[in-house]
Amino acid sequence: MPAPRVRFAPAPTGYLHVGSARTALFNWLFARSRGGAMVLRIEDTDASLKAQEYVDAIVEPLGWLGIDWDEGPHFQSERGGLYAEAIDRLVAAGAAYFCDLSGPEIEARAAEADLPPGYHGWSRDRGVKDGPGAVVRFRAPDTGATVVDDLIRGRVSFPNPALEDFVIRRADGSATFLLANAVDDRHMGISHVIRGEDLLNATPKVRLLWEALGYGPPPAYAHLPLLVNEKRQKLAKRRDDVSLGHYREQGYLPEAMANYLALLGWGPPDKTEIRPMAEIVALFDLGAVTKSPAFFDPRKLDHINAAYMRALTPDELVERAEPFLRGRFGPGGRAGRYDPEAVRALAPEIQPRAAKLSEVAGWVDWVMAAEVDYDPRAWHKVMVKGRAAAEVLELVSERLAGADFASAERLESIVMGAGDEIGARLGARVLSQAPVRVALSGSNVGLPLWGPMRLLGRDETLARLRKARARLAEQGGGEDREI
RNA sequence: GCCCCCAUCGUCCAGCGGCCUAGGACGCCGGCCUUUCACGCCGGUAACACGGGUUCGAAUCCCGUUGGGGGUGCCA
Repeated sequence: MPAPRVRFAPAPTGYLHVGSARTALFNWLFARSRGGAMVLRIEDTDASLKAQEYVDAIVEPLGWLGIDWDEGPHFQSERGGLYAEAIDRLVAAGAAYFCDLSGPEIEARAAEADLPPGYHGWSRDRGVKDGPGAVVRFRAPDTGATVVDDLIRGRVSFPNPALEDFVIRRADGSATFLLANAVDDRHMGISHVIRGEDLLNATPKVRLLWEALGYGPPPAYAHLPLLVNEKRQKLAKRRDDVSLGHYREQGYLPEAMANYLALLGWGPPDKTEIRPMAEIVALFDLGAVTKSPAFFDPRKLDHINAAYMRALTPDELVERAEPFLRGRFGPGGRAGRYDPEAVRALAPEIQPRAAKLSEVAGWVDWVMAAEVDYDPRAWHKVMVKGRAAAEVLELVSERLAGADFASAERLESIVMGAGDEIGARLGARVLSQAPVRVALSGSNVGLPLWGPMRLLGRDETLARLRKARARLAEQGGGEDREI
């Protein structure tokens, strides 16, 4: 079996659709797993698709995902000559003909003939000459069927009479997708066409063109199941979050996204879902791809992303999260200073808690902030309603004054010890960690305190403790505290 | 309307005639761990759409029904 040649052929739409990304990935997986080549082709036959400005919107996200290609991008907008030549041949052979009927005229004729809406071969024998406004239509067979042996779906048969005489050249002289597809796949030596199921119905038309052009054995086809939303409809720009770039902005890791995408419509035989792409390449099998549509489930994506987040080294976390952290401080942001060292030092504590890069800031920003931003609910729950908060803050402040801040263990034992001590005196359990946490971070949930305290240092820690104590005293807390 | 595709837990995958009292993962629920929140660990919940065949035997094969989806453009 010769090495396959596949192609990813998106239309430039200004962004990369997750469904397209999945298609690109499966093409890539197939090519890479079989030592084949992948070509990138931009399907911009429609003049309204301004390829040039939109190419980056496809190329860049593909690179982000880790998908590379061996050839291209080729642009259909630059291959008009090839298409024109093919169209001429078809017309000369009588396989295609000119038509000058407008949309309304076509519908009027359909209504008049009491036929379903659409074109019904009216210009076949009208002897229309080429000229301004004339399109070229392919003369579809009136009998028989076109059979496609799909690698995923098996044999699919399309009755030819159901096919209209579709347009292969527009009035402006440009070729349509169907024609360009056949010509390009042939000229680019494509062996396997792997694309979305929404194109399954287009396949017989391309195949008919292929035969009419005398192209010989056609490529193999594999139609991937569609990606759908929770309502089981094809993912669409209007109603769904379909831009790959948007997921990137939300802080998903490209390797997690690629891993998840690979799981939509396919699963590794050994059931290990989260794994390096190299292993997925080795295990990938086009014939094992599922037939039914797959729901793009953001929750599972989150799970996978979280797993990849946890697997990052501290340096990697710092590097990846940087774009999400820088700019959070200073002008327009919180008072404070972005400190990559703090992120690096706390990485092991941040990683199991941040499911996405965008969540990293929420766990560490207080360490870098100049001012504590108290969460009112946390303050009330811990400082006002909590047991012995004031006493804890006082004793902890006292003990910390002479403590060794280089040792996180020491800081922990001081805070915990203070709680135990007060608890013993009161004859009730005192959770000293909570008030200290609120005093330092403003929140009652967060990273283990000891590492951050070390980073804050004695002065800053004591200053925050002091501020919280003053605030507590100021509020005259006491009456509704449950001692 | 016509053409095409699909049909296993809520979701994603396993299953390709007997190993299935249907397996894994996400989610959800419960527990353990834990002086926060997570992570981790343990356990639980939950499905072969329906009806006919074929067969000693069907989630697996065939037919039909129903349901869902896609296409039906001078978009791709």
